[in-house]
Amino acid sequence: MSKCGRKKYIKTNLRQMTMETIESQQDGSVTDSVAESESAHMQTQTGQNSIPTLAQVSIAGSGTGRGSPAVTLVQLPSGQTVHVQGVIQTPQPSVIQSPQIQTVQVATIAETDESAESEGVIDSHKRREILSRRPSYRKILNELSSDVPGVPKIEEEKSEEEGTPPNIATMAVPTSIYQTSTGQYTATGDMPTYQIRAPTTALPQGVVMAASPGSLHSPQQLAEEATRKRELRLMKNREAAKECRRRKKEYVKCLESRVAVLEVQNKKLIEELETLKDICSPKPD
DNA sequence: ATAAAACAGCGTCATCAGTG
DNA sequence: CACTGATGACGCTGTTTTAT
Repeated sequence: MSKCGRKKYIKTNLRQMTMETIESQQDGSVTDSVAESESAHMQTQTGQNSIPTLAQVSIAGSGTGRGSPAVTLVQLPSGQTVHVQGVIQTPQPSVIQSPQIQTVQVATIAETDESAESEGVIDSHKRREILSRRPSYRKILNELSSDVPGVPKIEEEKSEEEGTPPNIATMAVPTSIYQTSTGQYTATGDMPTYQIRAPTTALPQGVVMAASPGSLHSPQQLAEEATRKRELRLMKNREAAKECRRRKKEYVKCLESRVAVLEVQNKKLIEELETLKDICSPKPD
């Protein structure tokens, strides 16, 4: 596989990797490499879930609110009930709820797609179905933030871009837009610094938004207008892509921290179970 | 030291979904 | 329905890590 091809493979499977992380979380056995790298300092305990049932354990709703430790009722074999303050918490809305749904969708579509592959025909529409997007990261995290206090909320506007007008179209960019020879630009400081690629007519001296189609007469003017619109669209999309990637990174970080939290919870639960086992098991005399 | 692999980030295009 | 923002995919470049 070529370098680019490999990278494409990785990128294309980013969502799938996230799904695997999600499914692992639901199993309670988190072994995702991302989680390992993120919480390598933690002691991950897996493979200890095959513990024989010695007593009936039920979670008594303490009614103390979300996230507070519940009281675990342990029904001993003798019929005696023991109240144990446990670490079991009320189920929290998961970071991965929406993607979970998406997982089902993808899996289902992938199944149906096999027939299409057998026919050897995958049109672009089906491809889009397969690659159906998840809800936006902003939506996912904002929904979470309304439920879970610990989840950071994605700001509508970037904090570091405070002071810069969000609407690029109305931004006065008479001489601030430059492009490199490769069409790239560099951002320094709060305001991006662009470098001119070539002396094109793309963005004239300032983005003049007042040019109505009716005022354009010559084909050259129309072409200039089209070019100007294109450059404006590209510039907006550039910024949108940056913002989207930033949100995506934030989303992934959120998932990773969630994994870390769940690992800690899992470890505590395992320890608690061991403690309960000690309590319940008959002591040899 | 250096070539190759891996990774990160960017710009662009195509497409979807929400909105007026 | 046109417009616009969001996002996946792709190709590319630069940087870092790894193997020799």
